[in-house]
Amino acid sequence: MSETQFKFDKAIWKTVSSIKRGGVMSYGQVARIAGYPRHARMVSKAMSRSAEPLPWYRVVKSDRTLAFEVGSTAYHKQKNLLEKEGVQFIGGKVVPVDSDEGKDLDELLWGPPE
DNA sequence: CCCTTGACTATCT
DNA sequence: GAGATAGCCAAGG
Repeated sequence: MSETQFKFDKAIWKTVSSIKRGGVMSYGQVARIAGYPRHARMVSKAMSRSAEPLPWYRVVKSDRTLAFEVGSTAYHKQKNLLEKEGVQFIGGKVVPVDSDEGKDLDELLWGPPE
């Protein structure tokens, strides 16, 4: 494994680990904060390569939907882990815990706007 | 070196 | 607002 790649991985891991419990971050955001703009696609690889357990499930797509195919095993696994941390799912999109307080009660009761 | 792939993103129809 | 299109960039065949 090259030196530059190790540096990249480390930066990604550090950034992912910094995501607060109950919060989420997009791939592009993680890449940017780690110091590697436009490397969104590489973030997934870096996480897969991680030896240490990482809160990979706190990383979602830019539109706040999960990156996996809906209905897939991985999709449900990630959804479970997030919900266990208090993250809600509305209309297939995640809603971080700190965001639901400002949310309209209507939407929570009536469900997702289709 | 060319081509394909992918846990992505932004923009246009 | 969903689907198509075009960028993006490292890896691997």
